[in-house]
Amino acid sequence: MMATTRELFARHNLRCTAQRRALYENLAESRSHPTAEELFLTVKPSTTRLSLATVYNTLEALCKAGLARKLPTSNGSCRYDADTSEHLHVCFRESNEIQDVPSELGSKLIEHLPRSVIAEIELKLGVQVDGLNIQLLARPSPPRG
Amino acid sequence: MMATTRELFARHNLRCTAQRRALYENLAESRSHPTAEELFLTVKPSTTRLSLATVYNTLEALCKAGLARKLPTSNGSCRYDADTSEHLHVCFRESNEIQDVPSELGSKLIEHLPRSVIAEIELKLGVQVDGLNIQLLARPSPPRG
DNA sequence: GTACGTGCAAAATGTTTGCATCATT
DNA sequence: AATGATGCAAACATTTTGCACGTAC
Repeated sequence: MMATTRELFARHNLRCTAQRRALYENLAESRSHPTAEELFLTVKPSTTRLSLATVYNTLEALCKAGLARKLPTSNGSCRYDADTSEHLHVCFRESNEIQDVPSELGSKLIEHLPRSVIAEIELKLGVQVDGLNIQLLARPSPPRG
Repeated sequence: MMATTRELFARHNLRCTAQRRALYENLAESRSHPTAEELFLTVKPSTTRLSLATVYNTLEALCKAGLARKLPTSNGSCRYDADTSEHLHVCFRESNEIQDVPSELGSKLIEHLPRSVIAEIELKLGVQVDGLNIQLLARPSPPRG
């Protein structure tokens, strides 16, 4: 069953404001991993009051609550993803846009990662690994002749 | 045999200036994947003339030539690595610092990635994958009792 | 009613740019 | 000599902050 955004927020101790709801729902439906500004521009027209600062505040709150992930890019601005499951991303080198690798493809790769090696890394480096960020750096394929 | 920086630059059509040499050699010896500013502060004292703009210009030139990699982080600033071989990174969530996973550990993981899956992703998504960025998101281990 | 979220504007941070000068090839 | 690199300062882009007001609980 699909929970309402209100319920989802309540479960994570997030106040349900009109702005947060609009931002989260738009992010969750988006396929494009928008930047804060892109999300702002998309959501703003249909929301009574919305400022860019609120977008940043909300995205940080969502990430802290585990309802979103922040994806670093090479050009300064970060992108956001409401899908917090482990999955691969394709990053386009010129545009710094990010695309999901469909899970039926990506999971073949993720499932091959030996957990024992990660445990070994944790031990040897003295760290606790609690997330994974796998990006395939790519360019669009040239048209075929 | 180890090539001199001058020879290395010549091979990549990079002019060998005092600033570039100092920056590259410091980056290559560094273990910390410094930001542009960190590198600037490290190299500046021992270099006659050096500006932050030159650091950015040089790092971009090195990346374009394939002698360095730019590593995105979640806090806006990027970090740089003169080791362009495929290897894993550990990213610390609080500090956004980046550490190498020693290759004898990381290669166990990288070698497990099935190249056929990447080829499949390229085909299905219409992209050319020409690099990989694998980050283990981590926190320092708490001291053990 | 209280604690927290919001908008606005300003500030902080990180990176890029334009241009005159200088160094490498 | 010519091409390209440098320094400086200003511009730019992204994100964060402070504070008065507003809203959810």
